[in-house]
Amino acid sequence: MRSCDVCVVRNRAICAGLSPDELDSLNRIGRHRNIAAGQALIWEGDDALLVANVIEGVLKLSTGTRDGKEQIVGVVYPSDFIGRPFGQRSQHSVTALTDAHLCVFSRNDFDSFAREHPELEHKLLQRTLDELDRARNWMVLLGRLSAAERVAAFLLDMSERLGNPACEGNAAPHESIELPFGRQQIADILGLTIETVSRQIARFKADGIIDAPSRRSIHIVDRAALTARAG
Amino acid sequence: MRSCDVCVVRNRAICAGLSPDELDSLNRIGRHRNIAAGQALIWEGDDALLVANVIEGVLKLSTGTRDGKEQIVGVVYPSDFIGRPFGQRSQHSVTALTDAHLCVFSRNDFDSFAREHPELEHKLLQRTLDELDRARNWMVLLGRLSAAERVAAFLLDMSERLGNPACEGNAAPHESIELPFGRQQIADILGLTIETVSRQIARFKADGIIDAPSRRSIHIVDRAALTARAG
DNA sequence: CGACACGTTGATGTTAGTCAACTTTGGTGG
DNA sequence: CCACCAAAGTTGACTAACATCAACGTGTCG
Repeated sequence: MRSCDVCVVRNRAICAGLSPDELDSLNRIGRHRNIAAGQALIWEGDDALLVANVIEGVLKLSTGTRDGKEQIVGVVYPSDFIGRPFGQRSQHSVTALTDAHLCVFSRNDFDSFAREHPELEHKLLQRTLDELDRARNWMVLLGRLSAAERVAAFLLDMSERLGNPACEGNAAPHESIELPFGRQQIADILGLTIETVSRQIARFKADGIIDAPSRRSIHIVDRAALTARAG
Repeated sequence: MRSCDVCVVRNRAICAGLSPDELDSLNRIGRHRNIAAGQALIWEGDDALLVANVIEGVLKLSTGTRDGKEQIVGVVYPSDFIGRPFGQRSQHSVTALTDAHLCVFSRNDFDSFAREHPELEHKLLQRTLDELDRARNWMVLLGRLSAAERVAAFLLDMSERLGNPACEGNAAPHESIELPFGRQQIADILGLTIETVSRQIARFKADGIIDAPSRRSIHIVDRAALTARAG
């Protein structure tokens, strides 16, 4: 088992700022786990038995409707936190979109540890507040934007998020993005159908705003125009 | 100025569980403030200068789109917390829907106080996690449900929330609800237009599922049927 | 090389939005 | 107390946007 000492995301994850002693105790209650693309870690409605830190890979948080549609309510990247501490039920499924490597804790163990380490709870609070802001901004997109606006906003959001990769302090948005999503998943994030997403991307491409050299790669040619179309 | 000692929401707000001494220090940095229905407390994009506890009244959190539409991203009731601690910007406006009474803190003062009182940060974390779950569930509604499903889900949600009034331990949902919203605000919560909301309510009424004796009151006649239509 | 999943494109249908007229409600002042 | 008015809500006719259904590429992996 790898220890926190060598953890690649340790400086950005909630464990940042813990003392060597504390890191050691945390290390004792956590275990590493690999999870293959497409595999679920937590199912909607499950008892919330575990929480985790993402070390590598991308995962989605999603909920299904009674009639079989799906909505992705969150996407999780390396150093992000997964799960519902201090709660009984998980409200959504967690599924790996790529092969992923996690640092997993039993929720009970983690809860106790967190309660004894205010610094960690503080980090978790900041993260949760950020996620809440993000979720609320996404509610505006889902409630009020047109299909074209949603796709444009999505591409811009991705260029920011994927442009901040792992350990680098690189905060600049990237013009070239390699999406960890297929079309169906983009549709599930944006509350659209796969066909509508496809058509909007085709349109932006035809208008010379973006280029889409392969299924999952996007190049932003005219960021200003894309921003203008993002509502 | 009223002190925390007599605060009606003190047992349910984040201040619950603080020692008399702590409550006293908190009281010293907070001040009470009344705010009239329709008045804004915080504007979208503002520097996050203050946070508050709701003592009485209902407020909305909302964001506008470039083209003038509005999406309500949260509704806040007595004992709920308002504002963005540990952050520079407020991502959405806060506006009173009814006359409201708040306990307001400067964000800086509150941040410092919170960092020194892990118990309070823990309460805030739990609340924020709950709000995040709620926001994510709402994303499913906005992304995937039909107009009829949204209105039905909204009415059920309201019957639960308003059925848990102030100090009473009353957890049962109420069949009679007095909405703190007009039709436009319901539309802004559900990502619909006022006409669509009106038509759906008329339909439920015609189908004998609900009764709407006055503009802002709803009586749920057939909860099972309403649930069935909520997706 | 072929099969299958993934993606694109086109034709058509449905839902909710838009525009406009009309009705109800609740508050105000005569 | 009632009449009137503005604001809020309702209803109908029409339209636009997106979903649905269906056929047709394309790239990836055995």
